[in-house]
Amino acid sequence: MRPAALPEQLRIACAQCNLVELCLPVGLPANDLKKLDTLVSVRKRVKRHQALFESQAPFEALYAVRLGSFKTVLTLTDGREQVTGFQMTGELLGLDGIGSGRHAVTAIALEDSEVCVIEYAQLEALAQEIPALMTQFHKVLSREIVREQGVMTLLGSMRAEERLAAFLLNLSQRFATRGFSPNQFRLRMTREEIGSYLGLKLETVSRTLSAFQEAGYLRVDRREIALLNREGLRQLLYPERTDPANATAP
Amino acid sequence: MRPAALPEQLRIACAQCNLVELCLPVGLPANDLKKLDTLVSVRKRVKRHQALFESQAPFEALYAVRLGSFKTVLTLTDGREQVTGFQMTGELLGLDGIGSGRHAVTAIALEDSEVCVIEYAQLEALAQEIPALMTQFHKVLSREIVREQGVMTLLGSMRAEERLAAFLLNLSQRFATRGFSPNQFRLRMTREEIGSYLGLKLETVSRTLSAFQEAGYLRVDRREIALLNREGLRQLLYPERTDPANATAP
DNA sequence: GCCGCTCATTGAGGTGCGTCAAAGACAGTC
DNA sequence: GACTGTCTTTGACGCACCTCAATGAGCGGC
Repeated sequence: MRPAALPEQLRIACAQCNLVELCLPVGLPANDLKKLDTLVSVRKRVKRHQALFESQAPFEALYAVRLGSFKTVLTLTDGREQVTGFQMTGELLGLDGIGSGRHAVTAIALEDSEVCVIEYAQLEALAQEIPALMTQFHKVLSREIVREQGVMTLLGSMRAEERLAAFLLNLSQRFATRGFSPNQFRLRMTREEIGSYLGLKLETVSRTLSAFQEAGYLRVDRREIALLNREGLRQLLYPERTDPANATAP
Repeated sequence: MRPAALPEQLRIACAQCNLVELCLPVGLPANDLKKLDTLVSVRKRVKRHQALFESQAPFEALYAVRLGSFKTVLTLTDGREQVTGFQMTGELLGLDGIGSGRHAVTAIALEDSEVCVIEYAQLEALAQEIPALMTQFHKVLSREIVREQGVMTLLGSMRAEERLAAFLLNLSQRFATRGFSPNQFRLRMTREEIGSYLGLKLETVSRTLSAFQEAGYLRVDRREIALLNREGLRQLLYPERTDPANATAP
């Protein structure tokens, strides 16, 4: 992803990092904000395909994506992999390690990336000191829980078409939040990674994208996506319901 | 579930509730423990099939299951439902509401149940006061994230047999933790609810259970389950791997 | 006691997606 | 510029699970 095309408002709030989730809504006084800036002052670069942290490794820090993007992967004993999420600018990585002191997933950079290192011990200490930060952190954790519930629903009760439509609309919205066009963007991940995330095989992802293009919902050229009919995609997810009052008329 | 057959240790730590997750590992001094007891002093009864809270309702409190069990359900606009979890004694409900101030899921009692009401504002205040409580709460939230990642893996890359085996072994372990037999227990939920949780249809759940019985892994009589060969079930999940060193020999 | 309801089991047949296979397109490397 | 490896597309076929359907078992109500 190109360097911060963030709205002015966000850039001020997150001068040092792109830690949108933690900084933005807190509205801290200058003094506390300075402490927060210190908290996220350490940077780390991660090259494409390199691991930021590995599953089972001791948990010591959270990471805020400053530049670039990541995937988190859970690997089964027999080698099968499940992508549990994609993280882009301003999103947090490492929340899975808090509970057990070890990371549950492996985080891998999808492109050359840069993160802010947030020492967890420091975050805990600061959260103790700044109530608003603690509250905000709880919200971040809870939202991750809700996001995953959404994915569970996707995996458990949606068809391939619906899964992919939901995925594309979600990506679109996240790009928009970051000041990019919601209708034209470049996928950072392969078909296989998308498939793993959505519980599909790469061939099915490819075929479904082709079908969407066929239907005029979008244009797809390798990783480049242009959404032509977002409403159409939304209707796949939230189908027109015939009014039950009419349907049940005698 | 019958009243607390919890180990002595737990019963002391959680005299007022069965709030294992929050109380147990904290090891609080008597003074703080008293405050915690106050926090969870309000009870609420919920009858079978009744909702403890509904999706979209304002979020005000967490709930610790004191007696009985619940399911959490996410409903799509077209009526399809996804069960996102089952909660038994000592587990927390309502974490999904923190992020947005509204509940994301509906919680429904699987049997006549009783919960401790934990006013969230009070919890936040107390967490600010007692660092160990805050730390522990973060762990609880993180573990829920990791649990859901496990379910995502289940839904995304496992076959029906594996999903059900994982589910049964997980239940078994949770019963064991609570002082019940890990090999003999009664399901609190219907085949349909299990299926919804595992992304399967009720017929598939029923058939797979029958197949497990046929294979000698367990006996099943309505809701009653007797595990006869847990190792066998585990092998379904973690298959014997031929040593790659041997397999790749020239 | 009988009745009505919910829940579970089992079978037969259909299908959405996985599997296997082949070929093409691009990016990086020397 | 040719080469090599990674990624993508597309087709043909098969299977795991879904769908539809019928039967039966338990359980509360009157």
